[in-house]
Amino acid sequence: MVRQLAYHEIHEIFARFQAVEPEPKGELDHVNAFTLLVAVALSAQATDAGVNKATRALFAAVDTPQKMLALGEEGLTEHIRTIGLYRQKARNVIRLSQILVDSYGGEVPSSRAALQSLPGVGRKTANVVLSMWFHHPAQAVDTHVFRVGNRTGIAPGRDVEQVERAIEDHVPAPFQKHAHHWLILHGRYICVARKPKCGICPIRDLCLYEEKTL
DNA sequence: ATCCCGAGGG
DNA sequence: CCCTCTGGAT
Repeated sequence: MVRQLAYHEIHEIFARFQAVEPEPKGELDHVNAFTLLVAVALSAQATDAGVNKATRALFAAVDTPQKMLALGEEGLTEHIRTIGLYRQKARNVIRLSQILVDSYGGEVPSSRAALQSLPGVGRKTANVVLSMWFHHPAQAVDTHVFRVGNRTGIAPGRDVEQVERAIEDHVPAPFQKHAHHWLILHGRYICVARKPKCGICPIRDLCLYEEKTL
């Protein structure tokens, strides 16, 4: 496993991320907590661009669990057919909407346990909603964060929870809030999975990737 | 560990 | 063609 970078190195890395993008936002379109939850649930193994294309028309008409139930599973399936895993996702979103109406007054719950009890909502999706909407200090570790954390030495770990903890323990407090989005953006546009663009990487001199592979 | 699944990129 | 994309449930 890659070694853990030192505190001052990680501080410098995030200072550079901040200089490039001072207020990083998620790139999943949404208009409220419910549509955020649905968009994140739909984004599993899919690109944000693909999800946004499908939810643009959907969220214009459907922005509450009640309206989602009125649309129905078949109607929802038509909207999201272009997204991977669409059958399971349609079924989960309809079941989830029913639970929100039945048990949470049509609102999105703000506790991790309640969120993760919803069908199709696991640790990662719950963390995104908790941090993005409810401003809780939760670190969502997805494929990008996991890859970048391990490659660079910012947050190495064998599994998601180890990487989560490494971020909590080693990313300086002032950068915690936006760490998730900075790591996502870095992973999406520079530290890409297949062929990382080290030639244009702003943190190349601090990263452990080439040291490890060469 | 495996399944679910389509779109886009290389 | 093959791989990857802000995973979750079994």
